[in-house]
Amino acid sequence: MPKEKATTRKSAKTADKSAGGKKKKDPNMPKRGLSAYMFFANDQRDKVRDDNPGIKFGEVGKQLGEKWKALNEKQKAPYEAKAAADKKRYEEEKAAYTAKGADEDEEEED
DNA sequence: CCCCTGATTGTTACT
DNA sequence: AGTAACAATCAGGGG
Repeated sequence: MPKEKATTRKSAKTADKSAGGKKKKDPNMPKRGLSAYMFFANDQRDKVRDDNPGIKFGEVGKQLGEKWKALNEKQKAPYEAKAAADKKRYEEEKAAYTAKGADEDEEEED
């Protein structure tokens, strides 16, 4: 199993060990679909802020985090469902990307 | 064939 | 505009 690390993917990236940056970002790389957490945050963000009026983002994020884990599979179900729906969206982009985006030129009708 | 790592998404608030 | 913890998730490369 992967070692859960406080990876700040951005800037500091998750490189603390010999990771070796390979992976190349393709030109038409479709942005992955959102995660269940994204949808969860979208719904709870308002609730959490209402429960913790005036709290900063840091608190909200942590609250959301532990609450998210507190949810049962059925609670996450609707969020995962949306995530899956978005993922499907991504699949389409990815398919198109892997299909021709490989070298095909992008023609944008202006 | 299997594991891991990097990259990406969205929230809000601050700088 | 970018970054900060929070969690998820995928795709590809390397062993």
